[in-house]
Order: sequence, then structure tokens, then C-alpha cells
Amino acid sequence: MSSRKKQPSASSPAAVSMADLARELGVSMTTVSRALSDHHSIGAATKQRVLKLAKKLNYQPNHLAAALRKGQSRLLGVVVPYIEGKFFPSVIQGIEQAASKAGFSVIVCQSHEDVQLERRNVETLLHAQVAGVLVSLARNTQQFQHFDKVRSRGIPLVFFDRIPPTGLVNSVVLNDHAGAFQATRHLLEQGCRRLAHLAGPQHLNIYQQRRQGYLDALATYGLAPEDELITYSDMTVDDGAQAVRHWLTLPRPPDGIFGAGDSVILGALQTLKSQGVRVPQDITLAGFSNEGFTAITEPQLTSVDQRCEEMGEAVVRLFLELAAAPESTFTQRQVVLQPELFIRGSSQRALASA
Amino acid sequence: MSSRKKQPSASSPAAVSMADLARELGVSMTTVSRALSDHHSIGAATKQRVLKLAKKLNYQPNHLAAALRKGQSRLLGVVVPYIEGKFFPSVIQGIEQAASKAGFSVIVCQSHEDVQLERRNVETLLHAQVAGVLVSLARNTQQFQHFDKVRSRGIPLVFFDRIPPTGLVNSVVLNDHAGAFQATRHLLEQGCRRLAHLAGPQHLNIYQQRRQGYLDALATYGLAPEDELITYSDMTVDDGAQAVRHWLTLPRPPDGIFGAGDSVILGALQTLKSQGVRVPQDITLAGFSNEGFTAITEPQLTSVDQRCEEMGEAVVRLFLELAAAPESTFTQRQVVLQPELFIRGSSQRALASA
DNA sequence: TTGTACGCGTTATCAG
DNA sequence: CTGATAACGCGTACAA
Repeated sequence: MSSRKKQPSASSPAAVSMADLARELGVSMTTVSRALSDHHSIGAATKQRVLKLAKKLNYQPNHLAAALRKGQSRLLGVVVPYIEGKFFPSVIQGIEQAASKAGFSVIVCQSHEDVQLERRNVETLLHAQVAGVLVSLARNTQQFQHFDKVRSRGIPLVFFDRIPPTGLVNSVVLNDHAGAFQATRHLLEQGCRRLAHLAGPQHLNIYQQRRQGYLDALATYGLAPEDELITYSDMTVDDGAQAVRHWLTLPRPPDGIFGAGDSVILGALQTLKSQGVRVPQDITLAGFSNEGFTAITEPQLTSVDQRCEEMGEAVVRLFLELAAAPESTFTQRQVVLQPELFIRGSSQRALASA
Repeated sequence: MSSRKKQPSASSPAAVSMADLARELGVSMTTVSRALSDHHSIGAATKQRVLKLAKKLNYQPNHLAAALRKGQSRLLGVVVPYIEGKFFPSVIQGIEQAASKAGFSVIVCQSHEDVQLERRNVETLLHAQVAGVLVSLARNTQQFQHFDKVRSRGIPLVFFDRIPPTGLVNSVVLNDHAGAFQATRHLLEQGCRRLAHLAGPQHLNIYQQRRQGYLDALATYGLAPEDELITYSDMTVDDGAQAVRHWLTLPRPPDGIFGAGDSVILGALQTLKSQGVRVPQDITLAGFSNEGFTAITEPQLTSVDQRCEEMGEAVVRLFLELAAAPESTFTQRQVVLQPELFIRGSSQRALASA
């Protein structure tokens, strides 16, 4: 009908491109590009003209094309095991904040604690041409080849919280050892001398560290660990309940429990109460993560806070450093954050004995 | 040094492109493209050769380029108010599942209940050239121009849970009215006759519906609503506590409370207990959302479950329909899911009176 | 300061 | 069935 090259069909997007602006203004695309990207080689007047028309026509830059051209997007890929609970949402929150400040957007993927899915997530992110990949490992991830592809493409890779045991990576972690140590020492200070531990899967760095912190704190009080007072599990509520039922059958049950997670301690608390065992008078409790529900239970649960937002920010900072560094430099930086113990009713005998 | 066009620099990504495959095999890029995309016009033998080499060289398709060319990516953008709590993570879970099944990836953005951020999120998604935008509105969103841009680009737009009041949109919602009606009727069946309601912001469709469900249930019992038994708030724990403190000062306090959310009911429960009021004997409670903590409180909280995963799946289904439909057809489909009441201790007088 | 021309990796069109 | 070529929208040496 019309002889125009681009026929603005009524229903289709009015996607106005740099070429359109250039044609309209009678300048070259180069000029437009420079005006929009605030390049130095550009006359102030021309720049204003371009910017004005761009606004008028509601020009939207096609980041896809830019990414293709530059071989890099402004997207950040995040892989986490799950987004229930408090920890990961908070970390993601920190990541989003810092990323947005640096002009990046964030894609979030869940591995649902499944290596297979984790692998596919990484693929997805690579396909989306992300500028960086930020990962917290799935519980059952024990091999790490799927991350080689990321590195081999020169894309910055940062692990956080759950990191590979190899250590040959860039990572941000909490000082889990210190957190566990603090919590355990606190229970000991409350007078406990038979202190049990609900431990997590030991192939995950975090649970290993928490167990070690527990052991080391015992040692400072001259206490030897007892195998029957340490159980290993997936840290669910049920796992906590089951462990407690077992411990209560012992000739000498524990007088305090440090759990490597909050859910498992919740299970312990519920079972203790149902069995008529008083918390904290008979048995004190402390958990890890400072989940929201720790302030809801009765008594409230003492727990180690993980500085979630700070972790997210640190992850992005590390990514930015890697992105800025020349590809050749293979750094292996590790950022370590300090946890904080939140002391609540489940461990305070002084208050409860009243 | 070498006469090759592409000099594979040691440190840079070994990104092998279709052109590389074509050159290596002595065929055209067209052929390679067809083999890879399973086009019909291609010899079986040639196809195998291409596929084999592609695998050998670990060819990774550049979806970015494809998206640029086709003007469409396989990315789905999701905007939610927040990802704490149970509801949104679960819905996202449903979305991810269904999207992945259809070959789409998912970007999640949080508006943090802020229109400004919501606006920017939508921009971000458009920049990322998403194939669809799935939105649950921020609490204070009352204007909707920022979504016009999405539609004007011909990108399918689906709202869920918190939708614009205009109704001129594609959406997936829970039958909030039915949920509230069920919960209220249940409390009435427990013998309550002075039933209070903790209502949410009425410009949000969901809270409006829940309030109406409450009112309609009262009506079926011939009860007239009383203004002093309905409070409006942002539904936080504190809001619930405050409302209860007020109600307890009334000459005739309520004998049951239906809250439009679980947090607000939690606040109510805590305050009631601290004041020595027995739940459910003196006052029954029911909330909305079936949050994880409803099973932790004592007594456990009766609450309306929102079919989160189903909602996510429905959202994606609707998106796919819109994407398949010709641009001209302006449908306004609304999918309505049925909620389910989870009855727990906070509302069961029969059990507690024992 | 501005413009020309090319390339990023893919797909669509048309010709053979 | 296969191939050459143009195009998607943008960035950037290089030339003017």
C-alpha cells in the first residue's frame, strides 16, 4: 500500500530503533549512538536534539542487540537451592540491591536441591548470555564440571554460602565455625555439660564448619565429644524430632542441643515439649539461621544470624571485581562474613528459672 | 601470525558459532541452521554430520542472536511484591515448572511493594526482551500506565493474585471471596456470633473480596456487620496485636476473628495469649494464606490455602495461549482457582473444650 | 565533531 | 534439498 520500508502495522509494537531516530533527524546512526551512550565525541546541541527526539518517540534501547554486539549483557544469573525460608530470599535481596546499583538485572533460578536441575539452570543462564553466575550449591552436588563451561567462557563465577570443597573458587561465606562456636559456648555458659549436636550433611562446607565449631567450643571447656550425642541428618523438622526421641531414651540424656539449622531445632523443641521436658530449664536449645519462626515458638529460639543481605552485597562486589579484572588474572578470593548470635528464651536459664 | 580469520585466543571463550561448523564441514550456514533447528528441508545424512560435529565441538547456540533475529526471546519476566513468606515462592515455583516445560526461562523481580520499583522492573524486563510479563501488583500501585508499554509492544501480559481493578486484563486469581466465606462460615459453625474481621487495604482486589466474603457469610446467618468489629490495616503482626488490644476494651469483645492474612492473625493470637484470653475457647481465629508458621503456633492456626503452585501453572498456561493467539485478538480471560480451608486448633472448640 | 562500513550469530527469503 | 544474501539493532575502527 505505502511505499515506506517500515510499515507501522497498527497492532504491532512501535519499536523505534536508533536508525529511526537517525533518519528522522537527518544524522547518522553513529551520532545517535554516541548521544545516547554519552560519548565524548559529540556536540552538545546535537546530543540534545537526539535525546529530545528519543524521549518524544519513546525510544527503548534494545539491550539484546547491544549485548550481542559487545558479547556481554547486563544480566546476572543466580542459582540457589530454593527460595523458601528466610536465608536465600534475603541474600537475593542483597544481590538485587547491589546489582541494580551497578546497573545489572538479576535472573533467579532454583535448583531444588537437585544437581540435574542445577546443571540445567547453569545452561539456561549461559543461554541468556549472563554477565556473571552466582551460585549456592544444591545439597547433592558433588561434581562440578558444569561450572567449567562458565569459566571457559570467561564469565565471572562466584559461589556463596554453599561452596565447592576444592576451594579453588571465588566465594563469599559466613564464618560458620565462629557462629557455631559462639552458640555452643553460650549454651556452655548457661551451665550445660552434656551438649548434643544436630549436624547436617558433612559434604557441605557449612555443616562441616558448624560441627567443627561445636567441637572446638566443647574443647575449650575441656569436654570430650561423645558420638552418641551427635546425629547426622538432612536437618528437617522430623529429623530433629526423631533425634530427640532417641536421646531421651539414653541413661543420661543431653542437657542442651545445638542444631546446625533452625528447622531441626524446631522439631527438637516440639518433641521435648510434647514429652514434658522443659526448655530451657531441663534442656537448652540453639539453632542456626535466625529464621522468622524463631521468634514465634514458645520459648523463642536462640539462633545464629547469617548476615544475609551483607552476603548478597558482598557477592555482587566480588563479581564486579572479577568483571573488571583482565581475564588472565585467576584470583581466588574468599570473603568471610561474621555471624551474630541472637539470644532468646530457649537458652536463657536465668530468666526461666524465676 | 596465522592467516585464519578467527584466532582462538588462549584465554577467551571458545565460543564456537554456526559459521565455524559450516566452514569445518564445507557446507553453508543455512544448512547448519536447518540441521540444528530440525527443519524439514534437510538431508538426513547432512543433518547427522552437522549434529555430530556440533556435539564434538561443544557448540552452544547463542539464544541472544536468535532472539534478536526473531524479535523474541524465550525469557519470561515475573514481577512480585516480595519473595518472603510462602505464597510467592510457591507461585514462582509453579511458574518455573510450567515455563521450563514449555522451554522458557524465568526472570524474577521484586517490587518491594513500591510502584516506583515496579515501574523500573517492567522496564528492565522489556530491556531484557522478555517474551511475556507476569505481574502481581505492589500494594500501592494505583496507576497502570507502565503496563501500556508492554501491551503496545505486543508482549503478552498476565496479572495474578493482585490485579488491577479495571478488569480489562488477562489474569489468574484465587476465589478470595469463597475462601473468606468458607473460613467465616466455619467460625460461625463453631458457635461464634460476634465475629470480627482484620481487613487489608481495600484498593487491592484480594482484600476487598475477602472482606466481602466475610460479610456475605455473616449475612447467611442473619448477622449484621458492626463497624467497630472491622479494622483496616497493612496486615502486619503489629497491626493484629493493636486491633486485638482495642477490641478487648470493648464492652462486648468479639468471640472470633477472621483475618485477611496470617501475619495479622499471628499478632492477634500472641496478644490474646499474653492477655490470658484462651484460643479457641474464648475467641476463635482463622487466617488466610496457610503460611508455614500456622503449623507452629500454639494452638495451630486455621487458614485458607491459596493453591499457589496451581496458580503459577495457570499463569503460564494463560501466557502460552496469549502468545499463540494472533495479536489482534484482545481477549480478557480470567482464571479463577478455588481455595481450600485448612482447619486447625485455633478454631476447633470441640477439641479444646475437652 | 560527524559519517561510513562492517561485524556480532542467527534466521527468513528467495533462487537454484 | 541446498546455498547465497539480507536483515535484526547496535557499537566501533576508520576515514572524512
